Amino acid sequence: MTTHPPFAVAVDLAVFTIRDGALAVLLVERGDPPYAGSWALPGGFVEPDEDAEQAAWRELAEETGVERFGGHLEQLRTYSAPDRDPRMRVVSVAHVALAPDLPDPIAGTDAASARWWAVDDLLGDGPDTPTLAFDHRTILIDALERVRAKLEYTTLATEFVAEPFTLPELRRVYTAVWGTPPDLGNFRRKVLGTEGFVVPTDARGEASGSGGPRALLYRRGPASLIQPPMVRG
Amino acid sequence: MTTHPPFAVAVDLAVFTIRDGALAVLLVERGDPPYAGSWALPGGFVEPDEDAEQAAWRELAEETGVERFGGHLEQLRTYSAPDRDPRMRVVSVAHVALAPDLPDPIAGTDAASARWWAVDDLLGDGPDTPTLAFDHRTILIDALERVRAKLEYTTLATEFVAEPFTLPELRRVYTAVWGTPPDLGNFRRKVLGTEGFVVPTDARGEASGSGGPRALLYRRGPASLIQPPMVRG
DNA sequence: GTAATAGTGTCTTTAAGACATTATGGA
DNA sequence: TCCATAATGTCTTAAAGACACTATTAC
Repeated sequence: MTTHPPFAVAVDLAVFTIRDGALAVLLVERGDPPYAGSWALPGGFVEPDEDAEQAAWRELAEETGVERFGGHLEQLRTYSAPDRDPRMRVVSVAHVALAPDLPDPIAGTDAASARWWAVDDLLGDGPDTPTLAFDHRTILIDALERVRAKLEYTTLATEFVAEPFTLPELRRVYTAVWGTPPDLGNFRRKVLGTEGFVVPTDARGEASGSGGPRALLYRRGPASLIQPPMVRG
Repeated sequence: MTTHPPFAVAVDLAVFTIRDGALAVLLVERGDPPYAGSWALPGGFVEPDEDAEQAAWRELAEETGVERFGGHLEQLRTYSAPDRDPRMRVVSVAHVALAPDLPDPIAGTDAASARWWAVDDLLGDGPDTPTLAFDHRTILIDALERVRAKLEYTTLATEFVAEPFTLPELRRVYTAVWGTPPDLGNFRRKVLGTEGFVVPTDARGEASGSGGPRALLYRRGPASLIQPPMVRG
């Protein structure tokens, strides 16, 4: 006879943005055991009347304090090691979200505090590198690889910038996520040559701090795939 | 206060193989309600001491009757709509498996019977098209798209053939999965030009039924990615 | 002016598309 | 010998890589 032992089902979120030219992820500091004082990905339990994606959207609004979150959210994968939570059997459906630079987050009810962390400061192995709670380091690594891969063959990079945006801004997204700047001319050729990636406006942005021409402003186009893909340097 | 209502956690499997030159998937006929008499993806509940992947491997062995399953298995995504199972709240972590042509399956304990179905016979909309149980049609469509996409940028096609294999056999895998044959010469150039995709042996296979030269035999190489990808016709 | 950044142009190289051609073996 | 199929070769086209160059604005 088949058994179906009870599990708790949670969602965890890797919310990425670009801060100061670097890829950053939202973490919350845990107030209660286990891992009290450690940093963790925001998340929470799935309620009886919602699916995992709805739970992820709800947690995203709660943790970031943003009512109408404009960005992108997708399921990453499910983490189900029997001992991943020492309290009980918890299966977590992890999600990835992308957002343009958001205001500093308001701590949610569960979290002692919440802040953006530069991804590079989390994945090093120095003494200052914080240890993430549960299996969240693994989730973060998987989420990062998902975002890096998706910038190659989708137009998701535009979810990291607020409209309207300039091509240099968009290029800085790729630079931050991939760790190396795509060639300027080839990047422009690819973005402008991919129909529906961006649509031009006739306005120009502010000149950057140290002078130079004012870049043309664009909005997101209807295309979601880049074909053939943009390749990582 | 946070609640964590109990869920059942299951795995479902989309097991693909190539039968008679067509992509086929393993289905089981349900013996008990709900959906008694309908066809469903094989699957079962995750046990307290295993993670979802282990549960998937276990179910795969049980349902196919194959002890040492040689193929590939990976997580697809998690399906969690509150009403996806009318009996209770079940969250399913779906997996995709690829196998070389297997013997006809032995029915597992839960299934009245099990057989391979040509995918084309399941996804049409004719009167003979069976209705799949639960949300398994959605899972199957997602799984199929995963397999189609992965043949582009990974060497997974070799998981559909038994070693040693010929390049025409491998090409028939692409033909079956993509629905259209890749150009013969270009396909050979790509496979042989991708280091580590296949490694040659000095043996040749049987001549095909209607005569012709005997094709060289190959084994799987160490490479797992094809870069740049092979593109779908 | 100079420095910094936005934007354009071009030559080279890589790899795919679209074939034609040759080779092998059974009926 | 004829047919089917394995294998190779080649010309064309698409797109990326690697630059050099021009244009605009703050200081």
